[in-house]
Amino acid sequence: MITEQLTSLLRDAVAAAQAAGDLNIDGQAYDIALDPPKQKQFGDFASNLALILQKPSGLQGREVAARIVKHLPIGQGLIDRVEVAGPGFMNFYLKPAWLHETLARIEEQDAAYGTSDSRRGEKTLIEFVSANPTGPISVVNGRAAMLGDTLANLLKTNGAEVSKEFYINDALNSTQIDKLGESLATRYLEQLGHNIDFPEEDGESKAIYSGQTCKQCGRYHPFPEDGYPGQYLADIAHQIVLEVGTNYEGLSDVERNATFRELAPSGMIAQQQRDLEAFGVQFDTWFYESSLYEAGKVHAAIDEMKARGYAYEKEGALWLKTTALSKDEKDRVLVRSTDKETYIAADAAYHKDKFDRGFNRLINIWGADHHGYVERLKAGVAALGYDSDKCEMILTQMILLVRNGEPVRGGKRTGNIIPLIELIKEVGKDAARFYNVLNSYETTAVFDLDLAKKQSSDNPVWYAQYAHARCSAVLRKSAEKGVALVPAAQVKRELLTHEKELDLLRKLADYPAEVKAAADLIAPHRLTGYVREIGQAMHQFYEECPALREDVLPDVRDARLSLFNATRIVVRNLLSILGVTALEQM
RNA sequence: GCCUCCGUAGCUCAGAGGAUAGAGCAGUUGCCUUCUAAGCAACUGGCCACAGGUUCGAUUCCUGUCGGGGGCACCA
Repeated sequence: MITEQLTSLLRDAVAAAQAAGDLNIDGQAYDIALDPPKQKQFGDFASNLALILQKPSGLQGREVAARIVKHLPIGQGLIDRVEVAGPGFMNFYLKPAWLHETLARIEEQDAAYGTSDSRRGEKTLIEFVSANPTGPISVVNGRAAMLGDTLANLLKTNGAEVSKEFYINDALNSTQIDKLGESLATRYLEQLGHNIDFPEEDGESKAIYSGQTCKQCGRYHPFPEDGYPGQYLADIAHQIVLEVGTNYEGLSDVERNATFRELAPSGMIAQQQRDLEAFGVQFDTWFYESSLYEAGKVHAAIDEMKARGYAYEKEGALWLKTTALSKDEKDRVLVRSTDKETYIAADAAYHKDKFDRGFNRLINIWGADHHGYVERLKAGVAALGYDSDKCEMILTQMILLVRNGEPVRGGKRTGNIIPLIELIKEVGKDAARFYNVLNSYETTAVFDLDLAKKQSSDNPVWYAQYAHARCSAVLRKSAEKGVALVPAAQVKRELLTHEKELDLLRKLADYPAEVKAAADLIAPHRLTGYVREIGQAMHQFYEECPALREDVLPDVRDARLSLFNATRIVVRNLLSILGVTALEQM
């Protein structure tokens, strides 16, 4: 990459300056930063190296810069000129040839343009969403789903081996599953035409029943108090009716509830799976918590913690010394006085299992409400002898849902959640995905449902897709006119001298660095901003540099078409990381 | 009380310790007989919450204050 070449030239220049006695930095170690400056008047790349070396050299920044510049190979090869500016920035102006080379490289590498092997050897497991099997995937889960999926793509693009995993809490506290089963059983009866008595809330979270019996069978079917009243269970019940008809209608309430307690979680999981696929997210593994218990791994983990001296008995329970192993503020219960293990035991065993499967980097994406749990899990991992630094927790901040300017209150138990699938149906997969990665996960975002549903140009995903479609349109038009696309390697690239052409080329040249930065900083949202910048540069180029007009010389035309093609490739590659469709036409 | 994230334009948000703090939306105004106007151009809009500190340099890092979100279980 270009920055690597410049970095090495700079390093050589510093060494040469020292050897020549121009610069004495006293053996000080230094990093070389090279960035495209915000203002293009400051050149193609700028370095603050001289400012950093002020202190060790005892010289003013501008003086340091001048002495380094003296030893740079200016005029030969890459560098056209270097200007010392401000307090001592070195601004590099490169020969246009390097930009023109980029054009050929993009076309040659095609789908591989922007990939790197900087993360080769990493085996990463990203666990995300992991919603309890008691409700549908919600809009709030969507943010984690998008972050995890895009991050996986980014890491893969940089050469890592990545696996995506969904952890199913199917060994939940049994009353939750009981309620789920009862709720589903009642919905089943409702599907068969029975009258259900749904309680009303009186504002003090007290359920009030009307007591009406069923007109069909004369029995009384109350919807369970603290059940799951969401419409999604009715959908699953409908599905069950299609499969088994009235087979469960005649059972006693107790038998029926037991039957549906078995059916409910798998029905829920299947629905979650469908919704996530509609969102374009496919997991490599759906990992069942229960499988850990079945394989005896939870008990084995607890024994191991005991053997290592990190677990102790107190007040009839078994405690983990989380305070000794992490920054946790108090020790946590591992096994309750009732002999039932807590989730910490299961999760520690789960993460041991991840390591044992050969992964050397674990990333967990959780909602910010889990933040108090970070240190506990790290303690659990450490108590089993693993490096807890290899286990990273990413906490996505909440999304505040707003509808008609009013915050939408949610919660699985109320059934008032907004299912992700609803959003997908209304705005489409692409907009739903793009919206969810529009800003940093560290920010509590306001998600305006009305705006997201609006299919208009306010929607930023359209701008990105339009950029691709416009490039495609020009290329399509040229093909219709019988103009063949000349390979970029053969085109007269040096004819691309217009300011807008060079601006666009600079943007395209930044792409590999942007992809790497987005991966390194776990910041996929950078790509949504960056694709807008490419789009902007492309539209400006389009406005000012016609390719297919009669008065354009064939060589210029071919070079411009080549630039459209390169832009198309970069935008397509970027959208593919985001999992957003690159449209041929709007 | 403790932990954590946030506070940047009217609104939603970017800003990897650098030079004159940026986008989109909203508002005002131009540009389609011309490769897609889902576009482009111009204008308007800021004590980067506040106070200290570190630094050649702080919107960015540290401390504190104020304001907002989210957590602080033998629930997950």
